[in-house]
Amino acid sequence: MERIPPPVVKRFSYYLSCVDECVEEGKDWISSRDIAESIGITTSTVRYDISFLDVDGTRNGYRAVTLREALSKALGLDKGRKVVIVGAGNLGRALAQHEEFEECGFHICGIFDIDPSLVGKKVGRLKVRSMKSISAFLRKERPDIGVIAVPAESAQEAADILVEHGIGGILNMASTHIITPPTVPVVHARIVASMRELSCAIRLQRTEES
Amino acid sequence: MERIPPPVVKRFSYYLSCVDECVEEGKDWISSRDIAESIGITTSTVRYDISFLDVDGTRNGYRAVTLREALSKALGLDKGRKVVIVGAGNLGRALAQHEEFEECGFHICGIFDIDPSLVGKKVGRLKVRSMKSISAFLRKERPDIGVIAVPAESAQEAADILVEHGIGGILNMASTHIITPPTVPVVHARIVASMRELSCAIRLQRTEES
DNA sequence: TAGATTGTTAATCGATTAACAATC
DNA sequence: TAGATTGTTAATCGATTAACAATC
Repeated sequence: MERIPPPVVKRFSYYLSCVDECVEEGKDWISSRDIAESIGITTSTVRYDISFLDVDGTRNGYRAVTLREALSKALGLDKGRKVVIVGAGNLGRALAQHEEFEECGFHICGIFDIDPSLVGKKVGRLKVRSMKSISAFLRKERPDIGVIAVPAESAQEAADILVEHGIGGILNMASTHIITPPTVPVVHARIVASMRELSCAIRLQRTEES
Repeated sequence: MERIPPPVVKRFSYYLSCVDECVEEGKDWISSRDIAESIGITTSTVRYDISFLDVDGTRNGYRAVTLREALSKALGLDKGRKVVIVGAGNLGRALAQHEEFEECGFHICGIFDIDPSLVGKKVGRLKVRSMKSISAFLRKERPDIGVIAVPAESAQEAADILVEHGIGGILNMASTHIITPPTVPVVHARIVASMRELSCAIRLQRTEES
């Protein structure tokens, strides 16, 4: 399959959510216009993006289930993904219980923490495990994705352990930058950065108003 | 102040984290190279970005405290930001207790939920308030940013209430797209989308390997 | 001074979009 | 058929970067 430009991959994810909704509503067909309007982009962009998929449109638009399947496959979601969470603090526990993950095919298979007082605690259907046991766990379970939800100062260390045991990719919820070999993709969630972006936009908005 | 391109604003946030660290370490000077290496971009980009600020570099680079102040001001963080959280589920409660927010100047002033069984519960130093009281609260406290941490199906409704009471901007943690007037900026956190991006990157990586 | 770093711009690169022929 | 929508490409737009003179 052809290399897909990063911005297209990002949008695929939004398209998938949009198409999912349409399928649930029982719509058989979905047009570039439907998608474009629901995410606020142009129909050109939608058609350009979909041209990366092996999908044929008709005068009615695209067949919803076909498009959903193609998007899902392009995103590597056709066989489900196993996820492990490192860090059982507030954020780690919240993510472990985030129902949307399961709904979207991300199966959380374990949550770990270094703090002995958290080990053994129930988090949803899981129990917090000790970091001492993570190596054996990773070797056995071979999760695809590791979510880092530890304090900034331990984030790189957590990433190193995951990489060492062949993790496929990392979602970094910590605010620090982490480094991995080029074969291990990382996505930085950057919640604080999002808040700062907002703050900047608000500032500009308010200086414009006055 | 000149309009700053969105990708530059994003990077400003990373620069600020990086410069913050340097200041804490007691470094007086920081060069475009220091910043570039720590986030993995080119020195050209860093210098181009900094040219949007009112900061002068020297042969030693930039004075760390000056740069920090300029970045902070550009991001509208110079006077702190009041934040309200809508939704006291797992994610909302985790965010309310996320210490990093306070450290970065985001002051959480209230958390709300519609579920009576959650109202009154302690979340860190706050108590969950009823959605019935949010209007009065917003009128009185006038927070800058609203964080939406409710289920997807209620996200738009929550946004509407915030907008109606003059919120400055919205961080949407729900997975659905929300619509606001052009004067109210929204940043979508899109955690599921991040996981899907990773999934796609992993798929490409693995097809390359084999 | 010599050396390091900035500030700036032209060139490059990549993403988005308008436009319209092709299609069903 | 007539009408709606796709698929495609050339044009546009915007972001990144290399290069180097200016600076301290």
